[in-house]
Order: sequence, then C-alpha cells, then structure tokens
Amino acid sequence: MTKLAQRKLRDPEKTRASILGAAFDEIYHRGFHDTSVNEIVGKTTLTKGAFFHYFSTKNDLGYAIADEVLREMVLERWIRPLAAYKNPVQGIISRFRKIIESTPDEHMALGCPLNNLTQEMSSVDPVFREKLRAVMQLWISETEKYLNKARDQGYLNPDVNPRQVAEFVVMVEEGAFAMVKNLRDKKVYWSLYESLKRYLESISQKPTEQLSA
Amino acid sequence: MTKLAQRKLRDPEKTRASILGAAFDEIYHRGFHDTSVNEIVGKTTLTKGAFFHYFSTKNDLGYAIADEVLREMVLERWIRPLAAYKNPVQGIISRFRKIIESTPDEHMALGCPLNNLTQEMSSVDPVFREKLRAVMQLWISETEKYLNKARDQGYLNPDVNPRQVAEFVVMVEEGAFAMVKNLRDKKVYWSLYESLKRYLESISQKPTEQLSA
DNA sequence: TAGTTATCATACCAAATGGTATATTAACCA
DNA sequence: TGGTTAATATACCATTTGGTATGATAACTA
Repeated sequence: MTKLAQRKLRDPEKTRASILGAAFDEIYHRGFHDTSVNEIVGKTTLTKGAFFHYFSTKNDLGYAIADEVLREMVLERWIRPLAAYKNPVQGIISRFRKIIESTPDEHMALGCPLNNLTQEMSSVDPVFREKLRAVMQLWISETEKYLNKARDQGYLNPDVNPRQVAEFVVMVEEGAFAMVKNLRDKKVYWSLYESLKRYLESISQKPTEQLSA
Repeated sequence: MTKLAQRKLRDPEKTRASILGAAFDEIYHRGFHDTSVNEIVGKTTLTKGAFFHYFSTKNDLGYAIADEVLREMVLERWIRPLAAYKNPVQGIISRFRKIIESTPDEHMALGCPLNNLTQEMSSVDPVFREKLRAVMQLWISETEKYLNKARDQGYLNPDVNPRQVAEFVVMVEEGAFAMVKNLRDKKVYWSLYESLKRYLESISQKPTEQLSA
C-alpha cells in the first residue's frame, strides 16, 4: 500500500467540527440544559471520550458555539450580504425579506439561536453572557457601519442616529423570530417585516431631497 | 379559647400562592430547567409534600405560572394602565417609558419573564407552547383594541392596520427587554424607546388633520 | 523503527433530580 | 364528637447527569 493510498483514519479538525455541529443542532432544538452530552455524541459516530478531549466541560462547548458558530452565522446571514446593495437601507430590508423566505417551516418553531441561548444562559453564567454579548455587539456595530454609509450617501435623513437605528433594527430582526417562535404563524413574519420597512422608509431621505443633495 | 381567637394553622390558598410566587422568582432568575423543586420549596417554609399536593408535576407548576402569573402580569403592566389615557398611542408610549423607569437594575439583567419561558420551553413542550402563546395573543389583542380606538378617534392614520401595529408594538416591548438583558446597558432601553416613539408618531395623524376630522 | 504523544473508546461514579409511598395532623361535617 | 378528608412532612428511590479514570490505537518524530 503506497503512502498516497493510505486513508487517514483520524481527522481531529473534522472530529471537533462534527461534535460542534451536532451540539449546535441539538441545543438549537432542545435548549442547552435539556441537551445532554450523551445525546450530543449519540448524534455523531463518536463517544464521550472524544467529547471531553476537545471540550473540557459542557459549558466550554457552549462557549465555543457562541464564539465560533453563532458569530459566523450572524455575519453570514445578516452582515456580509449587505455589501452587495447600493443603498444599505434597501439592503437591510431586502435581506430581512430573503431570510424570512428562506427559513424552513421547521425552523420557524425554533427561533433565533443567539436569542435562545441568551435568554436561557446569560443570567446564569457570566462567561456565556460576555460571549453572547460580544456576538450581538458585533451584529449591531456592523449594521451601524452600513447605516453610516447610507447617511453619508444621502439615503438616510441626516438627523438620524445610526447607532440608535442599528440597535432598533437588530432588535426587530431578533424579536421577529422570537415572536414567530411563540405564535407559530408565518404571517406574523410579514406583518413585522412590513412595519420595519415602513419605519426605515420613514427615516429615509425622500428621492427629491436625495437628488438635490 | 373562643372560635374567633383561633388562628388558622393552615391556609391552602396562601400555601399555593406561596409556592407559586417562590417558583416564579426562582425560575425568573435561573430558568425553568435549572430550578429544582427542592430549591423552590427551600425558598418557602414548606416541603416537597406540599408542593406535589398542589402541582402533580413540575411542568404543571410551569403551566400554572403561565396561566395565572404571567397572564396577570401582562394585563397589569401593559394593558390596564392604557385605560387612563385619552390618546391610546400616547398611552402606549408613556407606559413603555414608565415601565423602563420603574424596572430595577437587578431586573434589567433578567429580561421579560414571558419571553424567557417561551424561548426555553416552547419548542420542548407543546402544552407550555399553547399556554404561553395564549398570553401573548392576549397581549397583542388587547393592544390592538386600543389602537382601534385610537384610529376611530383620529389619532392614527386611517390607512394603518391596527393588528399589524399591535404585533409590532408588542414585539418591540418584549424585544427591548431581551436586548437589554443581553447587552446589560440601560441606555439601550432609551435608544429603543426613542425609536418606537418615532415609529408611532410617524403613523399618527398630524394635529391639523386631526382637528379637521 | 521505537517511543512518545494525541486521539478516541469503555467503564464507571458521585451528585442531583423529579417523583413516590407513607406517615401525621389539621379542618370540616354529620 | 367521631370519623372522613384535605393539607403537609419525612424518608426514600430510580434515573439521569456531567465528569473521570483508564485503556487502546493511530499518528508523528527522532
């Protein structure tokens, strides 16, 4: 058997990622407390030995989910796509719509992973709190950047406070998923979408004013 | 000893209320899963025997909290005070401000009890889900009534959809507490308050139009 | 290739948990 | 007043949980 034909039997990176992925899924479905380490490894081809080799404690796993999975998810879903829009305000509206459209019915009942973990763990464990807070701060700050750009380019009234709007927008984006999780009615998504759209349009520069600038 | 002088040694209603109150507090602070029956009765002068006499299971206790405590709390904090305002839209704005002002710093870190329980339990237990959903539906419907009144009385643009606005308002009220719980910054309350106020004013009837009606 | 280390499996444990069985006593009623 | 029921206490249990000790094997290195 040549060296090239030798298949690697172990792949540490893959193993860790596999545990992290299974854990995220299970926790997203059933909550952190209600998900046991046994259930997590049960979803993989591994055992508890592998789990505690990569995460010294169950909480440590939760921290890794916040630092790696949730952070990346926020950037990928809510922030990076905004770069493609000429008008960032329109970008925020369009992205919200597309995320609603692409959310499978099954996920509708599960809410926002960041919000779920925050509500459950943030007042119990200070490390969790800090890590989840960092993710949300990132979400807000990155949104704020695009709103600043929008204001500079005349898409937004000059008297609005981009930070304030960013906080409101992120709160709506999270809150919408929380409410739909509770009410189990996809129509509520669109109701809230319409309201956010109207709000953003109400602080947008009128086309005439925009052109005269 | 006369009958009148006899002090009751047992008071079932008080006992049940005592357990319910201690349970709500403990669950509000630490979450449902992380609160044990032993801890709950430990906060009272009673024992586990009394607990399981009134609630056949721990989940049953949770159901009672939703049906009785949370429902009453929503009505008392968010709905009933609205009756005192001539302009319901102004009432919603003022009530939001007053609730922010009267929320102790300690509670700031704990969020909204309804939202906490919903995010933790609603996707795990269908009975929980239905009961928590009913509370939120009540919250929205009662808010909608006041918005209808506002529109009829010319405080609101005639083309707005009261149900849609009610859903948005309740989502903001809940979402604001969720976000502050995460960010731990009371200033965010006021930022979100300002945004909600601007939104509601943007769909309000202008004074001149209002007078001409 | 020998030895060292990283990776993963297996078997086990102490603690905590929701819940039960049963005893005890207060309240009510005929 | 006696007896029945409701209210509360005490002691106990089976299960689950996060975590550990240890063993086995793959991978790397000198």
